[in-house]
Amino acid sequence: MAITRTGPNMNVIAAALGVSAATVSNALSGKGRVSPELIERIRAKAAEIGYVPSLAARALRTGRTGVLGLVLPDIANPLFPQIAQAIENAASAAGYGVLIADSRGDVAMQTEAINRLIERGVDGMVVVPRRGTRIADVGCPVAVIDTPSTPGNTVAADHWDGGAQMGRHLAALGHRRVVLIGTSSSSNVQNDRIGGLKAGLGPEAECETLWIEKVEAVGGKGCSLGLAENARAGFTAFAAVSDLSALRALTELQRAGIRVPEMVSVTGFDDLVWSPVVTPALTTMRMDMAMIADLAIAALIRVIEPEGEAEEAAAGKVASETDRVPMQLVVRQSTGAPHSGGALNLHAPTSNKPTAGELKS
Amino acid sequence: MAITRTGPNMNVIAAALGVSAATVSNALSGKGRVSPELIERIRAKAAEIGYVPSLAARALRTGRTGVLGLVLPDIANPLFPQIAQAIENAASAAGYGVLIADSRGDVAMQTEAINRLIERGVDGMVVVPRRGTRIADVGCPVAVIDTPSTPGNTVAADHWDGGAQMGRHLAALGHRRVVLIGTSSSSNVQNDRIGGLKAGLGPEAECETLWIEKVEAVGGKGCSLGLAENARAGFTAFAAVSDLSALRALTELQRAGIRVPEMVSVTGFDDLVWSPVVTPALTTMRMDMAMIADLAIAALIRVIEPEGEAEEAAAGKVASETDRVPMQLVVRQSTGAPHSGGALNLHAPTSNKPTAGELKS
DNA sequence: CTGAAAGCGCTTACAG
DNA sequence: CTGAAAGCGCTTACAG
Repeated sequence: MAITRTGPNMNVIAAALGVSAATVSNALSGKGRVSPELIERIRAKAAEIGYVPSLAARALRTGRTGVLGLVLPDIANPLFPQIAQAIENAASAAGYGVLIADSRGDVAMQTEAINRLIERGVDGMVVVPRRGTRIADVGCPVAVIDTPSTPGNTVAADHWDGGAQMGRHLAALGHRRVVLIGTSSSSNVQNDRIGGLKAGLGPEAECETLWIEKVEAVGGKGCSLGLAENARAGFTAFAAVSDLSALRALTELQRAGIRVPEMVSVTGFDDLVWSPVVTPALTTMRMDMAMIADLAIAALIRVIEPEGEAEEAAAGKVASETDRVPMQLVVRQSTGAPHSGGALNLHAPTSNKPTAGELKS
Repeated sequence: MAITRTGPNMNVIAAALGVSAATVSNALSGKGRVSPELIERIRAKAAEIGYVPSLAARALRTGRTGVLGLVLPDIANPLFPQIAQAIENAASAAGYGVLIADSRGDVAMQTEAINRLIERGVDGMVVVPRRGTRIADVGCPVAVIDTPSTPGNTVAADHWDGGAQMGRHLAALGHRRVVLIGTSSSSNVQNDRIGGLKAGLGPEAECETLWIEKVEAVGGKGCSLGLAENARAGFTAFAAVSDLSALRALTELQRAGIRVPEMVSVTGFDDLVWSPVVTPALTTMRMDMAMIADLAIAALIRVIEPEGEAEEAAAGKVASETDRVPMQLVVRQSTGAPHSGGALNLHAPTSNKPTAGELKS
């Protein structure tokens, strides 16, 4: 039985022009030594008949599929869109497709997902590992995006420095007593951000770290974080280590009648889609996902595509040292000087507009 | 030059056992007529040497890649994680991989993305079309997820009915004057939701529809929506057609000192991750993404995998009639009876806890 | 500059 | 129940 292909193959071009398939291949790939006029004629014919190369055949022949895998700890993570978009972009710019795999937050499924990708013959993969996971040797190039403090990492935002920038921003506004809010104390990323925050706030600042998972272990999921009490006790800023937590803090405070930023400041991390949309808009730290993705893909390609050097040596290892991509402070309305506007000043948050100079780094 | 494969191929199994490659293939695929004992020995040997079939070779031979494409209007869309996760799940349960493609909100890029997927030889694709786009015949099976009122749609949540459910919920609480909030008046999905909302609220309700894009065209991006004025004018509920808009409404109202739900109610759509996390938690409508994904994938597979019937007739068309998947009302703290708690009742929102009976379908 | 030939790893009629 | 053979569409040394 003849397998029906959707389009014509190389042979019809070759036949139509009275040349060999090898020449067509060489002409189309550009690397062959074919006369310019012939290349032109072949190109034209290919375009004319709507030739589309068979990636499957090429893959079988070359051993490379032109597909990269993206494995994520949990697709439901709100940060996922940014990552996926950046990776998809960088990959397709480099001529690669992206196959997604979801770990659903489970370590066993992460391994399974990685295996599925390997069976599908990906040329390499970028993995955002689940907390605490070490990616074993999988026999194909892997780029890990986590945090520079994770061993085996390839590229990541400099979370610690991001925390430090935010800490300095708050310190400069005059905040000395701040509540640091994270969700999980076992997260490297979150710990790095909190470490940076403390450093940026300086030794004279009084910091209290609140892990939501611990509060909820006692109070139940979705319970009050007791932030209003903190505010009344004199804390003037709430620095969350993710926008999600910042949003929770912001709405909890607002609901308790505490005005942001007039009475207390709130900051987040990651600049999720809705961060500029809430009132007051959230001051946050943004990762340069495009750059992170570019570096990850570049690292992968460096080992996938042989350049004449000894690429075998690096197989499975994609970079020896982690690239740290700086984060960018985005100052919006949710931060101001402590008690700047007063509790009753309802309609004049004008003093908190970000100035051009504040949007730095 | 010999192409180095990572693992052993069929021939090494065949050689080790003194049988032919054809028999190995038949044994492993299960469809062949091979003796049970031989099948067992072949299976065992395959496992022993860690045989992994070459999908590229299989694809070349059968003309099917076992990969589906997922094309989205914009990966940055906050709903994307839900969709991607559901599709990835349904697809991998059916033995398919998922290749992602991002349109970045652009019609031209949507076409380009679709073409890239076709070049990669996907067996079919599910597309969430950009507003107003009709997916042309692409020569491969396509399942469209949009809204039942979109021509050519395959499967979708019943957005209109979702709106109606929400409208009835608000009407039952006693709301008669409600502001309907959407972002874009050219969105089929949003218009369906708004239509349902109006129907559910009933003819005696006074509705005012506010399109954010129009307000921003005048006031600038991120400007005030003037919701506090609406509240003071006597509107008691704000029904947004997405959680993102609901969040904007909620925080704008809170910031203006208007208490939710004591003074006004706010509702959203889609049940995004942060919806249960804000204070007060958002009442919203949830789509059954798992079911939508299952139906989309099933429709695709029905035409991809021939079952002996005339499948040619359906090529390119995946379903004749749209499957409507019901939405589910999720009642949380952001809705209550109009002015139930009074403006000054700060710490007793207990009357607004959802009861079991309210969480209906 | 161009072509003939081999082969990537699989599956599928077909013959035995 | 099992095997020999052909072929999916491409690329790559190699020879001319």
